[in-house]
Amino acid sequence: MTSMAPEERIGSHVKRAEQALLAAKNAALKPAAVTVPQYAALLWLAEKPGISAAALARLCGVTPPTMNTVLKNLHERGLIERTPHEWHRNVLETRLTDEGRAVMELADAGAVRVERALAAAFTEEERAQLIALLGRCAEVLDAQR
Amino acid sequence: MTSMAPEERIGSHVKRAEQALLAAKNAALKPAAVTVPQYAALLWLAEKPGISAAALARLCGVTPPTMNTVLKNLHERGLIERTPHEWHRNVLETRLTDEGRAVMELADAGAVRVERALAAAFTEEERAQLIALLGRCAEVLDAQR
DNA sequence: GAATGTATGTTAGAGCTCTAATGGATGCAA
DNA sequence: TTGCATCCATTAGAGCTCTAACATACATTC
Repeated sequence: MTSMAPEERIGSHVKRAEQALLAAKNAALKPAAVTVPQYAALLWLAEKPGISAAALARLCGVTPPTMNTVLKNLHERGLIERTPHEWHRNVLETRLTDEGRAVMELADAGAVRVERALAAAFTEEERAQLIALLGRCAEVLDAQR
Repeated sequence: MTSMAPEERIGSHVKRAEQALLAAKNAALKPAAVTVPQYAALLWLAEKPGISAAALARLCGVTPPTMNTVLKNLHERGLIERTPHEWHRNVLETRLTDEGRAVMELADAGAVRVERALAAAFTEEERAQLIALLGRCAEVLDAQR
């Protein structure tokens, strides 16, 4: 006896969309040679220079150790710099380097292209509906936990 | 100049819903001590005993090396067994063990509970709408690539 | 001043994920 | 029979992700 068919599970469809999104963004980010999480971090760093890694992790929706991994790779590539905070000695301020900004802008062009193509597939009403329904998903699922 | 606000990006909302889904399922799967990908593999294995790893990978929407990793962990826990195919000597037939079936059923109970709670947050019409909109997302994004 | 609380950063370990490359086996066609 | 195409399996390497644990620094409170 099958408990619940995959096509009936809303989660299956969410996962599929997310997978397609990740694949499309990854392809679009290829010219900039960054991953999706790296791009997300670079984008927030451009908007909030000097932010702490923990705060950046919250913005990106990942845990601090995860962000640590991402930042480590960005640092090794010279796209960011990390300097100790003036009086909060335990805090590292993270900033884009010039090259980091350039890479971010290249990556952003690709990412926005994907988002625009995605948005173009919906009417304004449908887009609002989709966002509202997805929001309710997240809300219900977070409450479940 | 900001290229596109995060809240305007449909992708942001898809990602958020997927993250919440993953977290909720992970919590629901804790009693069975399996991960979401492991559960997905077990569920398909129950329905298609003796399936090859590559075919299972396709069903689960991952690559063969990824499925290899998942199966390796399941095998080490004794939840599956892999035997050479009768004449296709290069093919390994994968099946649930008795313990694997028991774990799958325990995991399934948790997963279905999450799916039911999720479905309960929507009317039948909304559910159909959400699935249709997500389907269009996947379609457009796959075409992008 | 000392204890508590909160926030940050980091390491360790397990697991998933991909691309790329390699090796083996089968089946079909020239 | 030989060669080609196809499928399966696996390894290597890079990267993301989480939980758990620990260390540090600052702030508040007693």
